[in-house]
Amino acid sequence: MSSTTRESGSRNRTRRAILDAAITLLATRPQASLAEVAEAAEVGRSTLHRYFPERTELLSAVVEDSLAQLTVAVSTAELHRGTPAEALRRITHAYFELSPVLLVLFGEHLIDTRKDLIGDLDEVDAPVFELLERGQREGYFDNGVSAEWLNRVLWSVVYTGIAACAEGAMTRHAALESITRTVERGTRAD
Amino acid sequence: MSSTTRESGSRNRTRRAILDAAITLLATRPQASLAEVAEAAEVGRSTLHRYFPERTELLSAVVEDSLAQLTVAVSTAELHRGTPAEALRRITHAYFELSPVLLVLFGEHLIDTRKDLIGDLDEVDAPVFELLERGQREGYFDNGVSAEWLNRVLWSVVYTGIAACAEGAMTRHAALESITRTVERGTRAD
DNA sequence: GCACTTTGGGACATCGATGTCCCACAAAGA
DNA sequence: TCTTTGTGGGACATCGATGTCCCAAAGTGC
Repeated sequence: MSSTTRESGSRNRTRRAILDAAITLLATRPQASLAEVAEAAEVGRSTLHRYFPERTELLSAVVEDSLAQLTVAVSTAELHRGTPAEALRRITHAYFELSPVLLVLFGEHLIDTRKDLIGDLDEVDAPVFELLERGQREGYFDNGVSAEWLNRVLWSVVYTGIAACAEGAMTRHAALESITRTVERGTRAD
Repeated sequence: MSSTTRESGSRNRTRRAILDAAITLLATRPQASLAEVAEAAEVGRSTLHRYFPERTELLSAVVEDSLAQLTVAVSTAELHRGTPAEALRRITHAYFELSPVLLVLFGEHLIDTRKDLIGDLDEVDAPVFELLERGQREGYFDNGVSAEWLNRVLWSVVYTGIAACAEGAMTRHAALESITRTVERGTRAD
């Protein structure tokens, strides 16, 4: 956040290129070597090491960047606006649009590589959690399960659709349709 | 299957011990070294190599064993009996009881290590697929999405509950309750 | 007790990934 | 143009995991 403008444009671009390549590549091949990441980012292996001296640092940066993207998505969805059902639809869509991020974070439990950041994930989706609780109070969402469970199911169903797309089993359009429908039906009150 | 009785009792026991330890250990630490697996199985590393000369062979055996356990569970659930809703509840429960197997198969995409066995997974849950289709035809399950999608959602929700237990966020009892309720509501027709 | 099987552990070679260092070259800015 | 900054690639050391081999010891069945 703070250092976004402290480095030269060149360094920022290279760093972003590495991060983007890492997210995309690790989403499908989590055990990819640093050499592969460098190649995907069209950067020398030396350069990669220059930006991220150790593998763990790259992984951490990927996680932090992913969480940042999620934070933006959640805040952009303005979950306080409209009915809970509408807001839920918005955040579902927003999550879906972040496919690579979800794949890299949960597909291979990359988040687990930085135990200290798991708490941050809770912060990231805190507004979603509040939305779910609000919806339960107002009678929109199922009160027979906890809001935390609804939140888990949301992540889970969105991820399932994204994964189905990734393996070519569904079109993105069909996936989004199914996700939306299932989330809606699975979470709503009677 | 065929060789179950072809080896000495001792060899069978050792093999099972290794397989069980591998499933349990890999469920939580998929990148565990063979030395760790051997230790968990209370077996020398040499012995491990004697049964599974290469890591890939151990992984394959784990996948095959997991699929076999799933096959038994599916057939035991007798999905043709009773209403689709009842049958769905039975298989949901059966999947849940196979927590370690689900964790090792899907938690770390171990199934992906043997592309040729992904097809086998389809065979394993073919009866479940048929159940979902039957339920759709008979008006029990949502017709607005494909049976394949319902199947994916089933796996996904069950896995979510299992994972929540594994990280200590829920008791097994609470997880099963939530899973059952969410699967029921997410898949049923209006 | 004896022969056969199974096991544990050490020694060793190998391999791929990682991380460090260095130097020449290209790009960008003053 | 000259200087600073950023880059690419090679050479190298290291490390952990893997896989092989061997032998002594423990276990098992007769």
